[in-house]
Amino acid sequence: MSVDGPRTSVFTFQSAVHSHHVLRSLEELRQKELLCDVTVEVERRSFRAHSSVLASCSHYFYTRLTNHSRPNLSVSLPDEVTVEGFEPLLQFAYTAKLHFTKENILEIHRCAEFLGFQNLDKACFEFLIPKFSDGGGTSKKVKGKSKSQESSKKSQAICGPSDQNPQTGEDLEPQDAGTVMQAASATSSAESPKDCPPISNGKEMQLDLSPLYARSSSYHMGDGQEQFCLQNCGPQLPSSSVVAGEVCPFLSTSSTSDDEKLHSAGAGCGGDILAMEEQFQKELAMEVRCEPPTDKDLNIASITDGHFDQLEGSLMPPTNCSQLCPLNTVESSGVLDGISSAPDISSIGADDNQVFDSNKQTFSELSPKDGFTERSTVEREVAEHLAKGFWPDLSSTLNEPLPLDSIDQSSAGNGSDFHWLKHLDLGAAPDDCPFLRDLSSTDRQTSGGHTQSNEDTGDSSCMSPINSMENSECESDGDCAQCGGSEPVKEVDLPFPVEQISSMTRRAFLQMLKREKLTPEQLEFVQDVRRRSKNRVAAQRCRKRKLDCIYWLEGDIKKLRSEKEKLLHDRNQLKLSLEDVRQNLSGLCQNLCTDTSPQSEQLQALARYVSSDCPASILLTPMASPSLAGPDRDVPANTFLPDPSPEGDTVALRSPAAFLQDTAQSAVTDPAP
DNA sequence: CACTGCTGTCATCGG
DNA sequence: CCCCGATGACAGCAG
Repeated sequence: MSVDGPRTSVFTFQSAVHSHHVLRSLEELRQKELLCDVTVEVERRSFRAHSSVLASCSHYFYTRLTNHSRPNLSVSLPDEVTVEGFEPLLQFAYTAKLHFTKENILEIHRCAEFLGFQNLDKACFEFLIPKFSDGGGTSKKVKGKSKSQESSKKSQAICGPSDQNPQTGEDLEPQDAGTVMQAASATSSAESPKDCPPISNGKEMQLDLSPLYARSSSYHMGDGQEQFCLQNCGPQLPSSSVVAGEVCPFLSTSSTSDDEKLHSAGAGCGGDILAMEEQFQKELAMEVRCEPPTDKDLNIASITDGHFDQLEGSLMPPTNCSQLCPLNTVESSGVLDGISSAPDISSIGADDNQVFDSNKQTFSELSPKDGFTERSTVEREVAEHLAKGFWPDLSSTLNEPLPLDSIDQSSAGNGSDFHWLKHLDLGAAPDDCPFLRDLSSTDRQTSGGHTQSNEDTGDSSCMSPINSMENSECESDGDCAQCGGSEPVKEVDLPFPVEQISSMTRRAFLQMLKREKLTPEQLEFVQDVRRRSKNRVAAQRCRKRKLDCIYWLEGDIKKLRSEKEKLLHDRNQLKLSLEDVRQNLSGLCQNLCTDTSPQSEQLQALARYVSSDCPASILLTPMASPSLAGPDRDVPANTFLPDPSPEGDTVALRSPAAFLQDTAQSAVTDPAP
């Protein structure tokens, strides 16, 4: 989807899920053996696959398959490749997920090397295999290092030979088939070995190098100089290395499978191998301790030299939004540089962990000018508009005043640039967005008392941000007409989000009313809100129907008009041909009149006929009329006249030629007196 | 400042 | 009788 922006700005929508869907469809096709054009034989086992997929993932297949154009070719792999090693690789080719165990990792590695599997970087194996073979890790080393040291060492660990792979004595021997590794990496995983991220806590390890989530769903603005990335919930830094692994929770919610959800949650990873390694050890350590990771644990591995390693969702404390949130990446810090200082956001997790502290640090490393404070208002508006396209509910909140009345003035400038994002956070259907939902809940839990409404009510744990939103809307605009008579809005605090009121079914609504002991005032407010909300939606539907109706009616009008024109054209054509026929008949008649006796009544009738307006193609005439077909008349065998009916008054269709011939014959054989 | 389009709300009707 | 959706009418707002 591209729309022309003002001036030279070009906006491009890039789907975050398209490539994922494509790959998933390919996998489905493979499972159904549809459109498979190659059979790979490994150790007498056959695997059907798509040559294009294989060729795109494997250098070996590329060279072998691109030299053959015939369909349904069969590729027999040499003995070096085993089923044990090939099958996970094939799976990887179609799912971007590599399932492996301690037992088969070596075999997979060997086969991957032989087949030249791209995206499965050597370094990943260099990292993984030692983990399985002799355990150990580098966390202790790494932890003690500064960021810059980490960076330099990391590059060595990544790019250097395997003997440099730092290992410590820490026993990291994973439990046999006891670890699940779910990791996400950026697109750059294909090119960069440092995007091999890592998390484990289950039986089988799954290394997810999906490039599918890698590409941000983004609006590229201004001939590529600036990007507005919805996946980052906001514009990206033009200068930032856009880590494609960042996935917008908005768009990734379309994923359905657990794997995908995990992926979505963890896709904000621009992993690096050290952080990966470190995290790996933490995972194992946590397993040993049989306790959930502390926020500190999570955080240390999360931010490493400009990259962010995302833990598997299952490991996260459910309310720890920061772990879910791709906005915590350094790459997206520019997006939040203004927000980070806003109490509602920055306070997330501030009570009990250091996640945001760390982020603040990284945020501060980016000056506002690196962000998009210089973004033109036009571009912002377009961005907002595009965002609204994805999240229509947003529209209702975009123009509302900020719900936060205590925004740090020092960051007000930046914050204003993200006002729409704040609305996203707090006003626009948080349930639609896992991140926002968590943000909201976390916000409620951790920043209680920061918002005015919370201060007023003292019910911070229950007060919905949407409530406060609504309140602020009215508070900031006391004579707001839309609030109309519902002044109680100011006073009513509800133990549930107002948004729920209109979205829930009636039964659930009643149950909730029953469950929550509401005051009459609250009850009235809630019912009023629900009624208005429903009516609002109904009005929108109604108007849309109207517009659709108008649209279809216009289409019908166009169609009917063209039909009318066609019919008029046909009519004109018929008129012209009728004229031709008349002229021909007239000529014939003239000839007959000169050659025979013109006194015949039949000829006069013919002349009248020719000059009449009767349709030329047909003629209704009484058959076997004594005047036209006398009993003594000799009708030629090839006459157009049908056999005379015995009844004598049959009406039949006769062509003008038949009529003419008949009349002429009659005139010759039976001259008029 | 008038006009227009959009949107929310209210009143009403019918299922 | 109540609820709900549809719809006309009206008002406010923004461009």
